[in-house]
Order: sequence, then C-alpha cells, then structure tokens
Amino acid sequence: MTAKEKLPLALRAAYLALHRASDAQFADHGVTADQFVLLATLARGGRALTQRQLAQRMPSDPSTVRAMLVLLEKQGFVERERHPSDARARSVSLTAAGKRKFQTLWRAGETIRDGMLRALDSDQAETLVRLLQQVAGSLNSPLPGAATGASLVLSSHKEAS
Amino acid sequence: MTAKEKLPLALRAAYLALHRASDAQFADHGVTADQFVLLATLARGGRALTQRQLAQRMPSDPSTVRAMLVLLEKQGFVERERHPSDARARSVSLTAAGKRKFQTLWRAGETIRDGMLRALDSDQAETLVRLLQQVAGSLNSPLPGAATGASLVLSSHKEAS
DNA sequence: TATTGTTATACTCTATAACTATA
DNA sequence: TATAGTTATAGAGTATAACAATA
Repeated sequence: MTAKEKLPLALRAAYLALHRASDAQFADHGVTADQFVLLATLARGGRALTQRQLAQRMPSDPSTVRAMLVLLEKQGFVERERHPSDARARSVSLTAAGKRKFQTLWRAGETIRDGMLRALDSDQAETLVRLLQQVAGSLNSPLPGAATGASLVLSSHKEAS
Repeated sequence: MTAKEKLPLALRAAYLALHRASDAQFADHGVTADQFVLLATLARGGRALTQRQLAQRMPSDPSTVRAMLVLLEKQGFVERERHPSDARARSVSLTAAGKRKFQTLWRAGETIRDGMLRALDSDQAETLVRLLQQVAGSLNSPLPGAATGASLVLSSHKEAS
C-alpha cells in the first residue's frame, strides 16, 4: 500500500475520530460538532456575515446552513437581521448568549485539541496543518483531468470582503 | 492562531473536500463515498467479515452499517450469509458484481487520489499519512483528562483475526 | 439577468434503546 | 451473562430544484 492509496482512508479515519470526539464533548452543551463550527465561523469573523458568506466559509451548502441556523436560532445563539444595504440578504450574527456559549464550547474543545496533539510535537503539528491545507487546496481547485482547461483561472479564488 | 488551534478546522476542511469530491465522482456509479469505503473495507479484507467487524473497521456503528448493507444488498453488491460457526452472526462479503463494481470505483477514485497528491511530493505524502495516523491514534485512545486512569490498558487495542 | 434566500422534498448517515436469538 | 444482529425511531447534515424578492 502506497501513501497515495492510504491517504484518503487515513484522512477519513482522523477526521471521524475528531468528529466523534467533538460530538461527544459538545453533546453535554446541546450542540453538535458542526454547529460548533458554524458558531466558530461567526465568532472568528467578528462581524455579521450573510448566509452565503457563512456557507462559503464553513464550507457548506446555503440550504444546509439555513437548516442549521434555524436550529441555532431556536436555541437563541444566533440572530438573522435584514442586511442594511442588500434587502435580499440576511445578516447573521451571534447573540450575546451565543458569544458566551461559544466561549464555553471553545474551552470544552481544549480537551479535544490536546488529544489531537498528544502524539505530535509542535513542529509536526505545524507541518500537518500545512500539508492538510495543501491537500484541501488542490482538491478544491478544479482541473481534475484535463477536461476543464477553461477553469484554470478559478484555481485561486479571492473572496471579496 | 497557533497550529493547535488551526488543526481541527484544517483537518475538517481537507476531509470535507475529499468527501465532496468523492461523492461527486461516485455519484455517476450510483454509490456514495461512504458506501465506497464499506466496499473497500470488504475488498481489502479479502474474506467475509461479520457486521460487527465491518463496523469496527469502517469505523462506524453496527446499526449504521446495517442500514448501508441493506442499501448495498438491494443493488446486489454485497451478500449476508449465516456465519458458519456462530449462528448469531452474519457473514458479509462482496458478490461477483460487487467485486467488479469496486474495481470500477477504485479506478474512478484515481482522479481523486491524484488530486490530493497534486500539491505534495512523495515524502510529504508519507509524512502526512503518518501524522494523520498519530492524530487518529491519540484521539481514539481514551484518557482525555486524567479522569479514567483505569482505562490505560485500553490505549492500544489489538484486534483478533 | 443574476443573485440571495426560502421552501419543499428526499436521501444518507448517525445513533440509542428495546428486543430476539444465540454463545 | 454477554454478544450479534434487528427493529423502531429520531435527528442532523446534505443537496437539488422551483420559487419570490431584489440587485
């Protein structure tokens, strides 16, 4: 088995271990691992995002994000207001309760982050992050075969603020 | 942002990119990425597995695996026979059609594996696999805080054949 | 015309708990 | 008593397509 053949399953196994550990850890707090990611995306940005921006950054699908937002809105962690300059859009942000919740969740996640690093030194952790970003980057940029030559310009997409 | 803080999201982003690319690639063949993993697990073993063994190796839950097997059985890719020596157990294996299907899928997956490696040289690919295995290993072994000292013996579990 | 979001819909994966049959 | 699998049930995420409102 070459590294090429092992890589997909190794990536999957590591992610599933992370996802299950996170779900278990966050279950006590009434949120899922994916909902945590959504809250973290809002918290990290610091400002309100449209649902589309949120979907891009998760990354996820607009209709998936909407379903998640409805759940989080019921719990009072996010609010969706009319966008000031674009009446089509919704401006999504954390409520005060949502900010507090995120801080609690972030602390709860410390256990998981420590667990991931237990078998790595800090150089290895940095290397791993870098390699994962490289893999994600090349998977997300098209040109799978040579079929879509016209999409070369899309291989790095800047995101307007 | 330290590597420790970035690692979970980097792992998630890389896996989701892989998962989506795989689902897109395999959709033409009528299976999901996770069903591919199940078929690959059976193919890799070479021999029949019980549903429990299959669940452990995926890794997944026995009842999840059952639901997937029902779907794959309808498509004629797997069969579940009575286990020869344990009447409680089912012996799951690929049908002839399932083996052919897996070969087709494996070839279709080549595009994805190449996509993952496009930004890595072969040393980096091996390093990445190793680091992912280390992370998965420490996430899967207990002792999250210091609460479960008695579970130290479980930190490496051998699997009987 | 293109874009933002909503709605309806459907499917897969996930997982728990109660259960039957067997070891 | 413990284990393998089934069943019922529920929920979460995923995604497509048709649609309304707005840019």
